Amino acid sequence: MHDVRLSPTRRRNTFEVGQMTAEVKPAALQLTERQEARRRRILHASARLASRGGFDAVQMREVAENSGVALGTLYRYFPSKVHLLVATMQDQLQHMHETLRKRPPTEEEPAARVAQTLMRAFRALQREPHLADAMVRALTFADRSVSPEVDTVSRLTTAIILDAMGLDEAPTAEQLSAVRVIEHTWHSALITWLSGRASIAQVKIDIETVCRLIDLTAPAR
Amino acid sequence: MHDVRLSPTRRRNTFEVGQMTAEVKPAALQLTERQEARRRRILHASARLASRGGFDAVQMREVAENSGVALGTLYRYFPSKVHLLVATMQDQLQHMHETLRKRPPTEEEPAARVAQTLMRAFRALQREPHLADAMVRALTFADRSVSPEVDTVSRLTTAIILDAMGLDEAPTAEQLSAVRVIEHTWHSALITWLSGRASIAQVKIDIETVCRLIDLTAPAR
DNA sequence: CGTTTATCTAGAACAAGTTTCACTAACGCA
DNA sequence: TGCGTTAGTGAAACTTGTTCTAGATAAACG
Repeated sequence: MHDVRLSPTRRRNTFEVGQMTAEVKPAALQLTERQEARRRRILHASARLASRGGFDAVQMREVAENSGVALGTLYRYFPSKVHLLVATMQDQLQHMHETLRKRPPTEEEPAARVAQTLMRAFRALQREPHLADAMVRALTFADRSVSPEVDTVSRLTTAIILDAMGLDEAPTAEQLSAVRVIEHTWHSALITWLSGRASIAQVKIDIETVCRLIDLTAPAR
Repeated sequence: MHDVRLSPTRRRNTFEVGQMTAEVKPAALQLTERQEARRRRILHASARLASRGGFDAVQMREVAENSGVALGTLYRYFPSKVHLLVATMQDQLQHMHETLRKRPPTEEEPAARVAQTLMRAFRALQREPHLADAMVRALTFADRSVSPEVDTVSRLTTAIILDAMGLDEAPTAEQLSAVRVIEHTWHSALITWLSGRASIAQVKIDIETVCRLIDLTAPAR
């Protein structure tokens, strides 16, 4: 009777305040094996379609069909197309994080290390521009109903950057702000590249420029 | 026989390369008085609806109706909802630029001046959060077909920032990159605020953080 | 096991962006 | 001024995201 969703949030942009959803979401509410498999099939289909033709090519009916699941079921797992694509991004980011972890940046200085890491990530995205397009567009188009998921993506990105910095101690508030700014720049630069308004060279320069903030916010020693 | 649009571009995301649209677009191909009036009515209706309920509330049929124009005509003026909203943003930005020009920042240092200006702009947007939502979402969601228009918005923003800096001479390449990064941060921070993932205080800090790049890239004197 | 309840499926229905068409009004110009 | 061309109108059609419903399956649980 309850119509509880597998995925935690609702849709539609409203500007209500607060709401403080204090439910103690168990991170990934227990799924049966078949359900986990379904979820993976869906994400896989989503990524595959996205790789082909970007955001527009990820059509919910197609995703459902390609992953052998009814449309209603797809919506039970991911309550909107944006949710689906953001989840896809989460998935991809996790991979990337692992990959990057295996080959940590070679540079010495934190700023250079971060720039190097981001450019590496950037080159990875270049290999699947359509997929990148779909994910990033979904990410920035996401409204409040997707906040928790977008936040997860943001935390993952932050983790990647902090990893790259290779700090000895916990980051200061200032450094965290610098990291946020780097993240902003990263997303936005990606978008300008994806929409053909900036060259790769320009993205590189912007990344390097923003990474200078890291030196600037390094605690005095 | 020709079905030339009033607004210069087509829709739909394709990933064709280059294309270098070298057409010498006459900036705003001559419109008759009635046409100019229609255009204004449309933009006005768009902004009004956006102020009410953000991106979702701007429905093409409604815009058409509210501006006393047939749906097909609306599409002749603005080939998609995103085009319409980006044009709306252009319009609003122009106002803002003029307003800001009238009261230039009071701070001394370029970095502080820019931060002050952006926070002023930010407070203006706060007064119409729904409108801001609609415009910014459209802007970042825009695909290649909207590039020229998005570019115009970007140039306007750049102009505002450069104005705020109050330079004596032309900006260096380094400074331009810093400005681009500031712009990235500005958009992205706006989005995180609009989707409720960052507080106003946080946006302020991030803006101030990124503005430090201005000092960093100031030419040695 | 049998029953109860939550999930899944198939497919129709709905909403809003976009396109199309047949027609009329306005414009530009010889 | 008359006429060919472009722009605008109204309404229907089409597309794709989203919702809903009824019935079939699978899970949970006594």
